[in-house]
Order: sequence, then C-alpha cells, then structure tokens
Amino acid sequence: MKNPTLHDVAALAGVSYATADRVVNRRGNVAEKSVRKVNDAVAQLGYVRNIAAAKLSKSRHHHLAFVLPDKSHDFFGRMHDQLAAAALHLKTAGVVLDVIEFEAFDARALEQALSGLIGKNYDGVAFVGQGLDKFSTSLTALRAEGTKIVTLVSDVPENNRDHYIGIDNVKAGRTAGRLIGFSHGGKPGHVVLTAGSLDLRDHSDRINGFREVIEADFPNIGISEVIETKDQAELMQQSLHQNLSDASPITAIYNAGAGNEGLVRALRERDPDGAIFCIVHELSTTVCDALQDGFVDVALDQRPEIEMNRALALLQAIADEMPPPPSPELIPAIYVRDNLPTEMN
Amino acid sequence: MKNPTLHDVAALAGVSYATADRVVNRRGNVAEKSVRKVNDAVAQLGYVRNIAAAKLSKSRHHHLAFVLPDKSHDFFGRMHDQLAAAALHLKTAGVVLDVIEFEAFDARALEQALSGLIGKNYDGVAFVGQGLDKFSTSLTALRAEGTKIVTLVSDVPENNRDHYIGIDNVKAGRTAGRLIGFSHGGKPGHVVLTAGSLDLRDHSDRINGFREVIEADFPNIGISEVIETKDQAELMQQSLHQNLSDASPITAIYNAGAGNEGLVRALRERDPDGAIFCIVHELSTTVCDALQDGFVDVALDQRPEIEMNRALALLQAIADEMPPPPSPELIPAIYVRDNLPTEMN
DNA sequence: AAGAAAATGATTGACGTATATCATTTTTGC
DNA sequence: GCAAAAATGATATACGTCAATCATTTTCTT
Repeated sequence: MKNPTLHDVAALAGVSYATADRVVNRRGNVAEKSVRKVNDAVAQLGYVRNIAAAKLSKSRHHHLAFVLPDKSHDFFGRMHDQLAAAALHLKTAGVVLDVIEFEAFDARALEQALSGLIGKNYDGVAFVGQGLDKFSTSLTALRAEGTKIVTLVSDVPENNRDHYIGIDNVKAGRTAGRLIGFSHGGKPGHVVLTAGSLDLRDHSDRINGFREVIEADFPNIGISEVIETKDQAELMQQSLHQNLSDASPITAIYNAGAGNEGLVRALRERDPDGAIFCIVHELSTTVCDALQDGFVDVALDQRPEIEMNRALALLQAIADEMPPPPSPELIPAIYVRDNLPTEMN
Repeated sequence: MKNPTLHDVAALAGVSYATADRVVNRRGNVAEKSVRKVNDAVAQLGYVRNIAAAKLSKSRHHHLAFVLPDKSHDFFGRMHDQLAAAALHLKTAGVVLDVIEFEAFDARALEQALSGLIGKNYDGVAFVGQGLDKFSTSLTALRAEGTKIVTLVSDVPENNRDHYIGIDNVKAGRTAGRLIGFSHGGKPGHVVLTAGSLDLRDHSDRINGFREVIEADFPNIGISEVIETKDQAELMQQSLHQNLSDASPITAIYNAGAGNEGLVRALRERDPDGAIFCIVHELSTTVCDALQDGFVDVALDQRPEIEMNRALALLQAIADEMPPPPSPELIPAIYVRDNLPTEMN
C-alpha cells in the first residue's frame, strides 16, 4: 500500500542505494548496465520520488517573482489580490514569492523590472508580457541563469519563454463576433470597433478574430474602422459620443481593449434604453454595474485569478522538476447579467 | 529569508520544543500562560508549519475515493479521464486515490457504493450526488468517521456534506435564457424546453432559471411545456420530430439535460439549414460536431476537468488541515463554434 | 599484469515535524 | 508544608531524499 522508496528500488535492482541515487538524480559515472537495472526496478515498482521528502531534504524555498503592472486597472488589481489570497498556501509549501510592480503599458519599465531580477537566482518568473514584443536582453539573461519564464495575459515570442498562460485572443475575438452576430437575429447592423492599441498583440488578435467571423458569417453587418483609445476613459468617451450621434444607426459595439469607464459613460448618455448590443472585455465593477443596468450585454473575462493560480502551480511544478499539472485550456468566461459572480455583487 | 521552525518559536517563547509542540498540535495539558507565549511567538514570527516535513513525518498517505457514474456519458468519461491525468501528481504527493464506479442515474447503486466505503478510513470522498436527495445513512456514517465529503455536479442537502463543487444551475439556466433572448434580436419566437428529468435538481434548477429570464425580459418569446427525455437519445429524437413538424414555428430549443445525440439527430433532419437557435449542456464530441455544423449554436459546459482538479485540491487541503485553497467561483464555459478547445478537434 | 580510471558500496548528516518517553519542576489541594 | 497532580523540559527516533565522503571493487589501457 505504501509507496516504494529509493531503498526498495536499489534492493530490487541489486545495487546500492548510492548507485540508485546516482541514476535517478542523473549524477553520472554509472555503468550502462546499472542504469538499466535501476530504471527497470523503478518501472517495475512504479517508483516516484516523495516530493515532500525531497523538498525537506533540499530545504528548498522555491523562489518566484511575479512582475505585474501596477493596479492602475481593476484587472491588474485582481491579479494582485489573487496572489495575496494564495499567500498562506504558498508559505506552507515553502514558496517565497516576490511581487514587483511596474508602470502599466510601459515596456521600458517592464524591461527594467525584469533586469532587476537577474542574478537573484529565481526559480521562476511570471510577468505580463505587455508590449515586450521585441528581443529582451533581460529575459535572455534570466533564462540563461536557469530561471523559468512564464508570460501572463499577453505573450512574448515563443522562443523567449517557457510557457504562456492566457487566453487565445483570436478565439476571444471570434467569440465576440459570433455573439454579436447572434444578437442581430438575421437583421442587418453596424458595429463600432474599439481597442486600446492595435500595437498590442492581444487587442489586435481580438479584432482580427472578430472581423473573420463577421465577414464570413454575417455579411449584412457592417464594421467601422477601429477606434484606438489607449485604454483611456476620456478618449473613449469622446470618440463614442461622436460616433453615436452620427446618422448611421449603430447596432453594436465591441471594445477589444480594456478600460470601459469611458465606454459605459458614453452609453449611459447616448443609449439610455440599452438598444445597442455591447460586448467588452474584463469584468470590472464598472462593467458589472453596466451589465446589470443593461448598457453592456456581454463581458468576456480572462479570469486573472485562475491565471494566477495556474502560473503558481506551473512554476512550482517546474521547480520540483515535475511535469506541468494537467490543465484544461483557458477560455474566457462569458458573463451576461445573469451569471455574474456572487463575490462581485 | 528562510521560514522559522517550531524550534525558533519555542526559543522565542522561552519554552521547550515539547511545549511549543503541545500548543500548536493541541495536545492539551499546557498552562494558559504557555499557550499565550507560544501563540504570540507564532504570530510574531509568522510561523506556519512546513507541510513537506509534516507529511514526511507522518508518512501520511492521504486516502481519497471518488465515486463516479460509469462512463455511460461522455461527460462522466471526462471526469474519469481527468483523474487519470492527475495520477502522477497525486502519487508524488502521497495521495492514494480509489475510483469507484456506479451505474449512472441509479441512486440505489450510489448509496451502495458509498456504504462500501464505510470503515475504510478514507480522508475524503467525492461523489456525484445524482438523485441522492434523501437522507443517506452511508453518508452520515462516513461523516461520523471523520471522512470529509465533497459533492460534485449535483448537490445533496447541505447538512450532509462539507463542500459542493459544481456550477449554480439556476444561473446556468438564466444564462441560457438570456442568450436565447439575445438571439431573437427583438423578434417574437417560441422555445422548446427539454430536460432529462425534472426530478433531478440540476435539471429543474436550469429550467426555472431559464423561465425567469424569458418571462421577465423577453415577453414575446413563448415557452413550451418541458419535454422529459430521461436523457435517452431515442425518446428525445421522437419527441422533437413531433414538435418540429408542428405548424407552430419553433425558433429555439434549450435542452437543460444531458445526452444530446437524439437532439442533434433530430435537428440534422428537421432543421437542415440550422435556423433554430439551439442551446445545450455539456460539450461532447456530438455537440462539438453539431456546433461546427451549425445545428447547435451554444453549449454550456461545466468543465468537469476543472471540477475534478478543484475537488482533489480541496480534499488534500482538508486532509492537511489547511484552509481550502482560494478558488474563484465555478461558472459554466460558454462555447460557440469559435472557441472550442483545441484538444477536441 | 600493473597502474590508472571508472564504477560501486557503505555510511552519514541534514531537512522540520510528529510522537513518544521519562525525568524534573511547578502548581494545586488540603 | 506535604503529597498528588499538572506542567514542562530534555531527548530520541522515524519519515525519504539529497548530497557528500571515503573505501573498495571492477574495468580499461597498454
């Protein structure tokens, strides 16, 4: 019933504990024959090392860093909150977690924050890859030290990180397109598209996915040029005010960016009966209220809490030299006014 | 940098290790004064016991059982698969997991399976509470032994279990209602409602939620009587064939139950151009295909994989005498044809 | 076959907690 | 103030792995 130990393996293989240890921990200087004997014994017994014992022995404090944008947005605030909530569990698991903030949307600040981690011998670093599209020397240096890199929410080129944890933004955009298509019930319409910046990979992916679906399956729905708002409320509000007063009847809005305060304000003024079908990203309190009041109809949400949990579990597994835990694909939650989380009421 | 040990606590409190141990492990026979000193030291140092060491010391193999319906449905199959995927991680964590199957939808079989666990000293048991609405003696006996009980997917009365892991089915039904409402774009319509059985709590909750929304916010959409299909393909197919040939123009279908094979077959014959807006539960391969072919428009999915992970993490935490890990609320995934998981293609 | 190199065996001490034993001190009741 | 009871201290072992040391054996080289 109890799991076999390395002693059991050694005994079965007919070698000493030391040799078994040399094999399973790849210390080298072992004859081919012994390697085979040990591996056979491992397979036969189904030996897996006892992580608790390994951790204890190494008295290893996994050292992780999360580099996150400051709480300028509700969304980033939720990330910070989730880390705080996990603090106790991390501590008992012997994980030391440093959280470093940088100014949101500032790729230079991010690069600087990352460079500050070099030489500190972190086991793993997770960060929001916002805008860090280009080659990053800090990242390369960190990886050269053996630090594992996980990107969150917004990816960097694949060859510069170990894992990406976030949604597929093309899919998200396609989903938004499908829902807006549905909402027209076969009738023609015209959609206003907004985004923070098309230079941000996640925003542009969403826009592209959205366009694909509308153009392919809902040909009688028109699409406006994308309004870039830098995720700033004022800019968004002004742009929309202009658009919504046009003669052309707007039937829907899709904001592929974050920051919906300006959008909601504009809608509350210009669309008081909520006739326009509106889809946005990320469930802030603003959006929650707007959903309940009928100004926003659907919110796609990344659920950063889950992403943080995933990142933590993944980095711990890697540090333990375990395969990543089985994790079903992340897809954005789709909120309407009827399935809002009870915590947010 | 490194975490304080119980020795550190004892030293700071000015008591022996033995006394500190007596306090933190509640062994009793300690003077009030010492208790206070130790607790103060714990607080001051932020001591939390090292779980790895504790586990090792106790050489404790958490003993868990999952009692699941057999793989009669895709949905239950996914549950089994996820447990299999987690096997390695469980093993390294010293968790012994027994999976017991019972005949799906048979409350007696479930009760019997549960009674078989009595006296085996399980730390935790998770099961699909299907139909086990009434007072269950096995459950009471298990809990009396100290076994922690988690219900999955379908709950039992609150006072008979420790946790429920599953979605809020009223919310799910409301969400379906909202989406069907959206899909009519203001036009009138008529919805056919189906369910496995209104005696199943989850099915009836969904129907109720659905009704609430349609009646409140979409008064010009009519709702049929609920067709009960016992989740059997034949019955579903026949009933629908009848309904879909009626003179009254059906605009939408909501199946609150599981088992969509019959539904999809009927639609493929009677609604070849996919004009009817159709929402179902659980993403089987049948549903996946139907989404891609346009016969089904939306699938609400519980993501049993995530539920299994949650259940495992929760039961382990409880067995370690830890608070439950921070877990964002479970809400059903909403699939359209554009955000299907890549694994299922 | 001798010497060098490689492989193996035997053993040990951490790591931090749980748990137990036994001796000693302090407190309590009367 | 004395005996009984309660509390405390001191100490030891086990848990399984990791990492190290040192002695010994086997294999290779020429």
